[in-house]
Amino acid sequence: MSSTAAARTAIPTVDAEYRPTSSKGRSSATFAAFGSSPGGETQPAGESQGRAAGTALAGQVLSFAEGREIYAEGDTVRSFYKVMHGVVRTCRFTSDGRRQIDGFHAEGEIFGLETGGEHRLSAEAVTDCCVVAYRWSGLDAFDGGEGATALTVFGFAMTCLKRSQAHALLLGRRSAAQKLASFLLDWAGRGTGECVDLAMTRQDIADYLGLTIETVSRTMSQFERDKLIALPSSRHVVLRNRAALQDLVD
Amino acid sequence: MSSTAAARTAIPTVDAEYRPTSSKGRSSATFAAFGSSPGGETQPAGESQGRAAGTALAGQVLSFAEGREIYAEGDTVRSFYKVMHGVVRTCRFTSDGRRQIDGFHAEGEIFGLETGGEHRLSAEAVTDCCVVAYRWSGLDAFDGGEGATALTVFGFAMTCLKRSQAHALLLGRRSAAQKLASFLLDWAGRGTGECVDLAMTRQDIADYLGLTIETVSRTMSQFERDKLIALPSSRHVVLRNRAALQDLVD
DNA sequence: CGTACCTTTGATGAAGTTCAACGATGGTGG
DNA sequence: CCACCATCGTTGAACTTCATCAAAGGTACG
Repeated sequence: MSSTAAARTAIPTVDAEYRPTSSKGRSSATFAAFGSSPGGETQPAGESQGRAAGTALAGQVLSFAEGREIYAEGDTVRSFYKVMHGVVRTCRFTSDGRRQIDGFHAEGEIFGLETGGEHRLSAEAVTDCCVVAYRWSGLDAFDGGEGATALTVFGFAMTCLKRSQAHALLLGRRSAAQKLASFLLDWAGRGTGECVDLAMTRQDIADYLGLTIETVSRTMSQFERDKLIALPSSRHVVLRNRAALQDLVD
Repeated sequence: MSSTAAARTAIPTVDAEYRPTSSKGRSSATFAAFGSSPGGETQPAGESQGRAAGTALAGQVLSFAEGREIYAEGDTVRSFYKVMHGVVRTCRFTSDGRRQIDGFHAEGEIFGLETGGEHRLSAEAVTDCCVVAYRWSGLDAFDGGEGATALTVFGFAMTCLKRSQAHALLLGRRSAAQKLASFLLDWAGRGTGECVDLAMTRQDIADYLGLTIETVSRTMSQFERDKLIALPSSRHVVLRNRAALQDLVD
């Protein structure tokens, strides 16, 4: 982004192989505390994540200059990352050129934790920074019989995370029409065909999308006038022009 | 919420002990697919989560009538849940009485997956519904030596999820001043003392908070006029009245 | 048939965006 | 060293969108 930064470091630099204390003893202790009482983890995020250093996780240290891309939207997910120092942002770009930042990540924080093949966000260095990349392929974390349940629960967490991130991106600087279109398409996706049965009230929808009940109602009526949807009853929506709704969202 | 619903079922009903096929064979297969390529999970969320039924997870089936509370904000986290049928919402209430809905959860979806002792959200039945509660205390998922790394990575995911949910709640229907106050307090928390060194540009902040660069700048100036902060330089913020900023947020 | 809640619609106002211009800062090159 | 340039940040004025206030249909249920 800045020519200054480019002059300092052109390409991510591999600084070192990062393999901290791989003592099983400490790992077990960590495990026990976490596993027996998942509710017991009350320390701040930074410290919690800092515990990674106490496990068998090994990673590669990389440096990035300010403004450099760490990975791009659409890249294959090979690693997740921890910030050693500096600040990283994860973001997405909308078709109208706007940028939505999912989060800033400071020292000790994890980012890029995604499943599903491709990164749905890109990551960039806000300042010159140093990160550790932990490769998924090197992880034998979920091997062994007992790992199956852990894996399942981990999958749940990742799905919840994906949904939450999508929701946050939806709420940031999008019009009422975009929010509602996105909401309808989402629920159309859960059901079958073009009919959407809304289980919730307008108030629920409003509170979910960060709008008022009046705006939801007005926007819904506008969609109907524009022949994007039909409204046989207030809770029953028929998508008449899914493509147009999709265009609103992208 | 509706007296109708209350008449049908007053109190969550324990329907059954839910223990599906606990065949290790199928569990292992699930594990292998997931563990060897975390990026390989491309099926829709519903199906992915549906696989829970193939693991050793056991849970208790509960029924709730429309409008009933499944758990409240502040309750001790003892379980996480899967929707069998119906729709559930997870939400928070702000001090001014507004409600922010974190998400709707339909059949097959997981909710209430939290760590940290207390639920930060409450969960309510949008429709009459049926959920399975999986108790953390019964989980031996993270036992065994190999589980330590899994546990660590799981902890990362939960921390990311917590942050993402907080971000989504911040973006829904809050004023520019509230968003910015929350942002500054967050960064003040990461550093020490009352001085916040912002690593990012106004544009970055705007894209994170769902505002424009002009609004961020104007709000920052207003804070300075109101003696909430001092601005020795544009990237250097000194919190002069942390309590007042905190009041804005709550 | 009446009550309560949900939904829709209209009128008005405030908050934030957009467009535009100007000031500050830092790095570059003469 | 200073002038120049690019980027970042601030401020002002007009405009848009959405929230707020108010009131009137609809629907379900007792």
